[in-house]
Amino acid sequence: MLETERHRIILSAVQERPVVTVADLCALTGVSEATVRRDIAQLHIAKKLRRVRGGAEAIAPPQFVGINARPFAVSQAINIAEKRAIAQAAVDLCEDGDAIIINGGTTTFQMVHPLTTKRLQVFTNSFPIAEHLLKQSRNTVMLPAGAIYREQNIILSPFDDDGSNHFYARRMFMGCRGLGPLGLMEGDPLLVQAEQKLIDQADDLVVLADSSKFSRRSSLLLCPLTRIHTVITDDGIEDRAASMLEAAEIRLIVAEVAASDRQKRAEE
Amino acid sequence: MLETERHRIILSAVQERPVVTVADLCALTGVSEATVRRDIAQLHIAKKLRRVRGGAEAIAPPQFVGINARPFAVSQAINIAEKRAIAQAAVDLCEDGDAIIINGGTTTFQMVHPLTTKRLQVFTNSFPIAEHLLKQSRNTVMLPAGAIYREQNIILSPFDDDGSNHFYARRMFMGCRGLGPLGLMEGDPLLVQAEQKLIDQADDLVVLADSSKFSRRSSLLLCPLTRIHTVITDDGIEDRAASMLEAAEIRLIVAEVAASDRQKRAEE
DNA sequence: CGATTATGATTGAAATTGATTGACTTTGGC
DNA sequence: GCCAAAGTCAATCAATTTCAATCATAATCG
Repeated sequence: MLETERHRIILSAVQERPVVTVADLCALTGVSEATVRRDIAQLHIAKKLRRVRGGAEAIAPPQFVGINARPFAVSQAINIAEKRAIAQAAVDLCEDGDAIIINGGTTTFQMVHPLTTKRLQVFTNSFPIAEHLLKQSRNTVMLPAGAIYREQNIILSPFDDDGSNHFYARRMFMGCRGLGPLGLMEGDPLLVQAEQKLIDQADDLVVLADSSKFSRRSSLLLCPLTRIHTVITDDGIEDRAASMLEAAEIRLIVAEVAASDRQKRAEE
Repeated sequence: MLETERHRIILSAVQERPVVTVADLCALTGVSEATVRRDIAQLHIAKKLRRVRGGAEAIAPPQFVGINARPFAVSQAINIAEKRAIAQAAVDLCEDGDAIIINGGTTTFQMVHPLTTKRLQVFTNSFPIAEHLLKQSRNTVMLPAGAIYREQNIILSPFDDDGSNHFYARRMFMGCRGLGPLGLMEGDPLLVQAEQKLIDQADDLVVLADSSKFSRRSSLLLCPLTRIHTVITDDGIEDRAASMLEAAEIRLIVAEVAASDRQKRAEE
């Protein structure tokens, strides 16, 4: 990992939320605390961020859309370490030049940090993801037409023909509300609409689902398991859930949660 | 392998991704590290890329969007008082509930401030306008499909059928590069494309043009004067320009520049 | 053919990184 | 308010990586 890459990731993380801890940045960059501290000190001198005890904060208050919005913020906080590890594993699947689709959601949003060091074509219906990638990375960003829904933070057109169907990608990344034998469940009808629009624009459907998602159910079935190509989850997944995916011939990727974060989680 | 050949490969690699390591470039070019380093040093001096420890990166770091972006920022500063007054007059034409289209540009961007207190349906191809309205107002925000162009800060689809044609509005607001007898002139081909897409989606075309625009010309003609319904300008407009608009039966609104700002302008 | 230039290898210098240590700060309980 | 515990930080050092300088060889040019 080059120094400039780390700096990009750190700045990206600092923009996302009011403060980031040194441990957060270690997990995000994969380097030691000492290096993160040195980087923060450098960026502080360069006035790219403000150094505070325990971590760093953005130099300017202007925040991204939705991160401060209530519904986004609360689910943002839970299982953050797992989501980060899963998102990292998702980005690891991509190579520079790839065209991908990222569906809106708090898990998929975590992909923006590792994405800052990539150069992809990203099609997303998530306004915060688009905004972040636009400001913090050199990726090409493409959007569907539609109205921006504030609560869900997604762009959704009321029309079937909204131009998004011109964009095809190798992979589509999406989160979900729950993942069971019936298939992929979603909680919000609006999200179902948005996801169904995109789901046929990609060859492989990659689902990002932390291990808690396997025990959650919902009333809205988005698609059957057979449509899913890959599931990325954390190492808290139970054997039963793994067997279910295996039976459906779904590729399973288990992301390792960073040790520092794991400890933190165990203590809580 | 010729030197110029290597340089081409190196530059291309740097453009493709945010950073490349020396090892990457060795593999790509098949030459030794020493040569790659020498090449990077050369290109660094020639300002074709930036040399960083471990490799090289593109010379222009991720361009930031919005009012801080360079190309945006410079034109943002000039005639700011006039632009504000014009934008205010433009927003005064709107009533809560109206559906309007706002084309991207620095003059039209000034509309976001008076718009914060309104409740309109705003369709815009400008990412900064959408972002601002989303964060600072309760207006409904709608976007066309397409890629986000960083320099122009607009969203533009490469396809004719991009879903934006589902949105119709009473008025479309746009800026311009120049306004002459031939019609409305624009400076950037990309802007022409974006504007031509929208121009037929509204009944009335309202052009925001500060008085300096009447003496500017450009090579790209966007539409004839007859298509324009209203022009909003500042009180620096000359009689000759006003007569031209009158002859074309265009409604002319002259926005009063606030006294305090006028003074500021005089001082400069 | 000689001279100039480009290339690759070698080597020592310099910078970066991660771990360790001890000092300092904050937090929570009493 | 005081103390202990945990957390945070700066300084240091060793290991690694990266860089620059040098030199020998190969290629190019006049």
